[in-house]
Amino acid sequence: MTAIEQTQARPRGTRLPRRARREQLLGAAQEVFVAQGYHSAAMDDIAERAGVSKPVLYQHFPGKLELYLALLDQHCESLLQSVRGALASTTDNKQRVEATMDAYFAYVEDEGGAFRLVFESDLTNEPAVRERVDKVALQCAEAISEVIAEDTGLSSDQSMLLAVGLGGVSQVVARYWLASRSEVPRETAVQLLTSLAWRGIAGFPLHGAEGGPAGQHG
Amino acid sequence: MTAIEQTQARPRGTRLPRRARREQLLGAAQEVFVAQGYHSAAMDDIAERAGVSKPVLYQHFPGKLELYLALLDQHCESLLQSVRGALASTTDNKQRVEATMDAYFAYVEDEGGAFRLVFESDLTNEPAVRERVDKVALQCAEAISEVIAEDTGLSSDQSMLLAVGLGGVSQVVARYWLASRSEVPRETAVQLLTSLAWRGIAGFPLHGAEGGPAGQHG
DNA sequence: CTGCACGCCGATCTTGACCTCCACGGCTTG
DNA sequence: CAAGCCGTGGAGGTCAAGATCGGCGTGCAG
Repeated sequence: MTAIEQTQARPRGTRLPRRARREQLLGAAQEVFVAQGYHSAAMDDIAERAGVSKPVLYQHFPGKLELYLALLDQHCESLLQSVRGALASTTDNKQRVEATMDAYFAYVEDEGGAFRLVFESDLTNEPAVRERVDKVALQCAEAISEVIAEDTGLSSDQSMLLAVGLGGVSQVVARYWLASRSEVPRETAVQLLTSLAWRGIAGFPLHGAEGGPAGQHG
Repeated sequence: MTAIEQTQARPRGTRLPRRARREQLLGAAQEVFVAQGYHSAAMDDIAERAGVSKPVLYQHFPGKLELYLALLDQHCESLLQSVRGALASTTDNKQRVEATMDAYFAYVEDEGGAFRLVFESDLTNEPAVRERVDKVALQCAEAISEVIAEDTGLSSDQSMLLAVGLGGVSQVVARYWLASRSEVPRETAVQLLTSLAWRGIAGFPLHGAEGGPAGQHG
């Protein structure tokens, strides 16, 4: 109840430049969508939260869906950038794993809980939403998969499976960690998961058939 | 359009015993909820799919939410049984991993795609739904966590993190595998993931688990 | 054969949420 | 100083979907 007022501070009479108003509306919409989900969120709520009336909302966005999509696109892009940045931050593969894990944790911990729009959307039946959510997951997995394929020589199908798995672990555990308010600090959790994932992924030898003794390289 | 008629075969004039009618309604509701999600699914659709009129639906269930919850409970229980069964099916930990992975794959491959109700519900804002979904994930993770804690001696917090991770991998990859219609057969995918997970998890041995080469204490 | 009970159907009501129309006030120009 | 303009605000229309009431047909007891 304290951080909200940054988007509500104005006493409902202020005139704002168009760009700023739009940003403020996006902020208000994000708060409401995150707190209530798409369906329970009413345009009235968003307008009220922003301290404006409904018509101004419709002067900036054609409808509820487009407003939601604008936010979704924004945070999908953000996640993708984080993951790609983490993968590019080093050439050491173990550090890559750690950086990527940490990117997910940071993303989930990010202000406003916007990750819920991407990971816990309640509008996945809408094709436009489904497409974006699937696409960002796929793109993240592809980015990870490239590294895996390059390093292990697995087929693209197989390395994609592993990449989806690594992305999935990060996402699921980061959410669990956030929700459970676990005693274990973020860095420890990341380290733990990195150990798990790195030992797992480093176990795949360069040329293919699983089951062989661990031939790991760095 | 072919497998549907099993619940729609009757030409909308048949009288059914109460119990059978209820089961049939549950089947129809599952099909519609899976195909369209909770919000897009209309009671009209469910009634039509079942070949009855809306009032009979309300004679069997108090409302849309309760109907949904009945299905959700059913499939949550099913998942939990599968996972527990997999963990209890052997005492060899690697086979446990494999059996658990396979349980998730079998679950998502199950008829009717009912896993979507548990893993992709669009009603998580409803507390009753959220509670059930969270609870089943937690119970699965706890079941896995017990084995991990017993075998590695990690703290319960930490083994829970790993257990959530393993459950998360299984769930996410199984869904991806199903959605992507990957060329790689189910058994291969399970093997691949099992390798990943087992190498990862076997890297945490405290009590000299079988096959664990490096035993580090700390 | 006939009256009764029971479960099912068509048609309807209401609620709630998305999306626009009439009055008001501050800024600009002559 | 005055008049107009443009954006803001409250009140309302529409529609979809959840939830419900008067007929109907069937099977049984007497």
